Amino acid sequence: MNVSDIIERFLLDAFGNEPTVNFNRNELAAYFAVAPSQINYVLGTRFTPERGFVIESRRGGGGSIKIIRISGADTDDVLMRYIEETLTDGIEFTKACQIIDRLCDEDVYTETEASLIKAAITDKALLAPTVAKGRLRGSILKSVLLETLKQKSDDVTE
Amino acid sequence: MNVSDIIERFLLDAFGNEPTVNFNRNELAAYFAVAPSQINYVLGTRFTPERGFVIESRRGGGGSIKIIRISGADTDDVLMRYIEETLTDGIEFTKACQIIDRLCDEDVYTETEASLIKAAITDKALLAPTVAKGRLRGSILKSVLLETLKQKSDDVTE
DNA sequence: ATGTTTGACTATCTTTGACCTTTGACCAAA
DNA sequence: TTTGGTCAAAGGTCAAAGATAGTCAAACAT
Repeated sequence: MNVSDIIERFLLDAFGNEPTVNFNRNELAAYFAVAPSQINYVLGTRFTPERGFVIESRRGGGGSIKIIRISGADTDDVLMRYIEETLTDGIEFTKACQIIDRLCDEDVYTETEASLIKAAITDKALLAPTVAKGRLRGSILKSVLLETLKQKSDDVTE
Repeated sequence: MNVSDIIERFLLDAFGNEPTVNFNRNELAAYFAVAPSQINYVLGTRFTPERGFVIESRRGGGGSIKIIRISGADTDDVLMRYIEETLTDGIEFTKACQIIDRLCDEDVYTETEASLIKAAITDKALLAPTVAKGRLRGSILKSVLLETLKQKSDDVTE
């Protein structure tokens, strides 16, 4: 078994029943006697959105890394599928609106939230060459959907 | 947790129900055993106009620093002013967050809405050359704030 | 081939210290 | 009593050093 797997196991154990794990990159790297960047490797290959995790971090003095586990209920699967789709090639405004409206129907978003998200991804707001807008919109929508997943499991903690 | 955060907490607690806090820079620095200029760092990064604070100070013998919490201002005016600002040159993610947090404090946004807006304008979500990100972010934020203004007027009308 | 491990380089946030400006107290000369 | 000088006691600024985390490509292992 390689070190990355061991670190993964260690972090998974560290969750216990909590929805998040906090740690210091350098400390953890020193504990396992590996390069600090290996921690990033473990996070990047094992604690991905696809596997149900979101990462937050802070640099500078007193910095730290937080792993948030996003729960795996039904609506979450739906969200995950949407995220996969938007990941690929970008998305048209109309299509994006359909996704948002759908989530609104499912009570994932309020009407206000839906309007705000749409406002953030209109063609007008996206100062970019036309060719790039689709991909940019996809990226923004993905970020928003991931945030939503995070909240659904993390709102108690913060 | 780092010292700047601790000092921030301390000062926030010091408000109590008063709208202002008064203190002596050197005394406060000595209390936390930090360089006096670190007090300025905390003020400059945490007690900003974006977060609804104004700083006043007096130099010379018996000098002091006063933090004033601005509240109850006409929210539409605040919104409009921010829109003008973001119009001009674009905006850093950190500053944008301060604005959003402020509006959250003023109950213009719920915490959920605030998080969603932030997610839409993180550096990560903004697939664009670094130089262009600030202006793109400004444009998106403007679009979102305008949508908010629109909703507020709709509410009154209906 | 593919996945792992490392280290050099980068980005960001914090902390400190050296140097600068402003103010009030005190005092002497007019 | 007024005027202006001197000085020490604040606070302000800014850039360097320190403390973290992120990225990426090369070396390594399987």
